[in-house]
Order: sequence, then C-alpha cells, then structure tokens
Amino acid sequence: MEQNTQISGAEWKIMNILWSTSPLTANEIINHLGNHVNWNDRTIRTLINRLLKKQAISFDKKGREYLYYPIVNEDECKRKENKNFLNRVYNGTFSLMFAKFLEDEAFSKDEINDLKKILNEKTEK
Amino acid sequence: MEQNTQISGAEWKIMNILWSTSPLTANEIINHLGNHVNWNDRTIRTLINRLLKKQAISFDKKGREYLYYPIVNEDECKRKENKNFLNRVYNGTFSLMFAKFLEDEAFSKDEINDLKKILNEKTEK
DNA sequence: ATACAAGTATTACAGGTGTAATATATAACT
DNA sequence: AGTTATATATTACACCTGTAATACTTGTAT
Repeated sequence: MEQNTQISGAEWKIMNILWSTSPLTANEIINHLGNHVNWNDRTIRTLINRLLKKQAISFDKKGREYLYYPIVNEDECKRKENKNFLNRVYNGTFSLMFAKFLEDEAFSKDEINDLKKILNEKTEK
Repeated sequence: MEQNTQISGAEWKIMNILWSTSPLTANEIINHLGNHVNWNDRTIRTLINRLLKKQAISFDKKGREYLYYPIVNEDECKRKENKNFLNRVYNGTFSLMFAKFLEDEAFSKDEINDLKKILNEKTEK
C-alpha cells in the first residue's frame, strides 16, 4: 500500500478479519462480518475491491472464487493509526489520552492488573 | 452539534485551540495554528465556517471581527473519538490498544511513572 | 457444448474533506 | 460621505466514503 493511502473505517473491519484469519473468500469474509455488522453483500464486495485497489490486500484464485489475504502489515497499520489518532485528538500527548480513556471506560480489577503488568514489562526493558 | 455530526481531522486542530483558549478571532486562531500546521488562511477560515455550520462553535461580534468559542463539550467529543477509534482499529479491546501504544511510543521513566499513577488512582476508586 | 448460477468488475450517487479562490459586506480612515 | 482595507460568506473542485445496483465472466452441471 502506498504509504499515503488510508484504510477507511468500514475497511478496517475487513482488514481485522483478514489479519486474524486468512486467506478467505469473499463469502467467508461476508459470513465473518455477519456477526458484527449489518452491511449488504454488495457493500462488502465493494470494500474488498477498494482494499485491492489500495493494495492493502491481494488474492489467489481458487476456481471461480478469489482467496483474499492482507499484504500490508498489521502492526505497521495500527502504529500509523495510533499516531494519527493521538496527534489529531490529543496533540500527541499520550498521558492525556490515557487518562481520558481510563476516565470513561469501565475496567474490571483484572483488566487494570493486566494494564499494570503491561506497564511493568515496559519498565523492565 | 447534532450527535451524528463529526469533527474532521483538520477541524480537530481548531477545536483543540479553542478548547484551550477562547474566545479567539479568526486571525488569532490562524496565528495559533501557524506554529503547528502549514495551511493557507483561506483554508482555516473555511474550517471555521464548517465548524459553525456543524454547530460545534459559535461567536460574538467584536467590531467587524467575530470572537469564536466552542459550544460542544471537549470531554464528550474526546470520549466519542476514543470509542470510535478503539472500535475501529482494535475491535473495542483496550488492552490491545494499550499494548501496541506502549510498544511503539518511546516513554521516559517519568512518563511511565505518570501512567502508573493514573492507573493507581483508578484502582483506588 | 450450452445455459445458468454464482463470482467478480464496473458504475452510481450523495455527502464529507482537504484545500483554496472569489465575492460581498462593512468598520474605519480621510 | 466615499473609499478602502479587511472581515466574513459563498463557491469550487477533486478525491474519499458509505452504501449499493447493475453489468460482465466463467466454472460447472446437464
């Protein structure tokens, strides 16, 4: 994917599915999405085609179907989105963002402990 | 602002300025932005007008100038953006997002301690 | 070999966005 | 009071997005 092309909100749903399971046919993608969203099949196929055009995914042929798989790196895309979001909303200040998330989201004790563990691991390195 | 209207990436820059300092004239906004971005004055005025139309900001007249100020709540907007971002990129799983941010961003010891403090405060409540 | 079902490819269309340029109104100076 | 400099308001335009519908192709069953 050209470094300036961008994955749109709707397209992210598809990328996340393909990053977690691939390759998948269009129909399989549609089925996976069935649980989460309420889009027309046509719409999903449009999004798949846009991702192809953006060179975020590619495919191999299997009979008359295509088997789609990501060709952009998940970590890299998420990193880029993180950065954009942080800059856009919080002028790049992570602790501001973090504080606001914690304010609003409800976390169980376990989840908070997980976060602490993640932080501690970071500290040790 | 209607709850379905959205603040665009470029518009966020202006909202963040007005949330931190207001009211401001268009020229003052342009000056504040001068430090951060490289937009034509015309562009900035367009964005101000779009925010007016979206009823995210309003103004009082001062002579021939307008004094702009936000009329949407900062916390609420950021909360909404947080939620959208988290859902879009991480399927709503905060710890995934958190881990990835920590992976990629460079933090000083002090910053990490800040984060820990924020977490501890959350725990105590 | 042919028709059809089921894929893929192309086209549609309105509203949002980045990025300005042009037009209009008016406070203020002479 | 008329002119002008400077604000604001309107218009422009191409690309992106959400959301499909329609057209085209082709593997496969008869």
